[in-house]
Amino acid sequence: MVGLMMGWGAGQKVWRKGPWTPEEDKLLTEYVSLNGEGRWSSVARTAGLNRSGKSCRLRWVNYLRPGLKKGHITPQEEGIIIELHALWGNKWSTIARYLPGRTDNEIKNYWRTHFKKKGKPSQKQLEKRTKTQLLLQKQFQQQENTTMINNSSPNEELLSNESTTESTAQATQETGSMYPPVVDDHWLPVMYQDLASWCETITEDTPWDGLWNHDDCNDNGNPYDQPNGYSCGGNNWYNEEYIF
DNA sequence: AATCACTCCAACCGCTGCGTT
DNA sequence: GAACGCAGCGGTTGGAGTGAT
Repeated sequence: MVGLMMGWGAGQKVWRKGPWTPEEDKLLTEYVSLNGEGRWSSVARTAGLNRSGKSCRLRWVNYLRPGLKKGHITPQEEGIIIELHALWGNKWSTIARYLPGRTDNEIKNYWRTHFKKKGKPSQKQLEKRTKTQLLLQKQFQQQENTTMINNSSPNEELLSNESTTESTAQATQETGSMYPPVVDDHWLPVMYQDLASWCETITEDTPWDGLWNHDDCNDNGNPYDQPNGYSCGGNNWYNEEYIF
């Protein structure tokens, strides 16, 4: 599969396309370990790769980069994705910063597969969705009552943010139901209950390492050495402040 | 066993933003 | 300020794998 690729200083050169071979991966890895990330357009010239800089960058970022997590998205990660998507919409790279080891591409793929359902849902799906919507509405009403008593509404604060309102509306449109999206409903009501307060604590500029440290859990998700204020879930340390 | 539907994943494409000249 | 090139981002596509019918 070879085609004409323009851009990134490519000129009329015909770049190789399609799946990467182990040899190409090795060349790219060696190049980056020697020269560091960046200057992708020069990779083709200096690394002996017949690939566009764009392709090289993508391969490195999404597959070869050290520290990438392989395997399924954990429920915790899923929760984070939903929360952050409600905040920022399809800003996958921004969301990815809060999921160490996960790439924007991975998150984007996951979202599309699980939450952006196409076409009409089946009768079963509709029934399940209705049930969960009722549950969520109930929880929402309960929270409204509580916040009215406290005379301050985190939800109002949250919704007063223009981008949040927009992205939530967008997400609602995409999923075809109220937000957060209804998939497996066992944990969503709990999360939704805490959405406002949790979202208040983070911003787009909040560094992910403020949320958790991902290097201190073993393969079973058990702690090597639990830091103060952190709990272990899946393969991550979670700052207890942010656990739903 | 065959077919279909769905999920997962890698990769490409086009667009945008930013820095440099 | 305009033009250009590079880097990054988000949308989309297509193939492989898998489970259900």
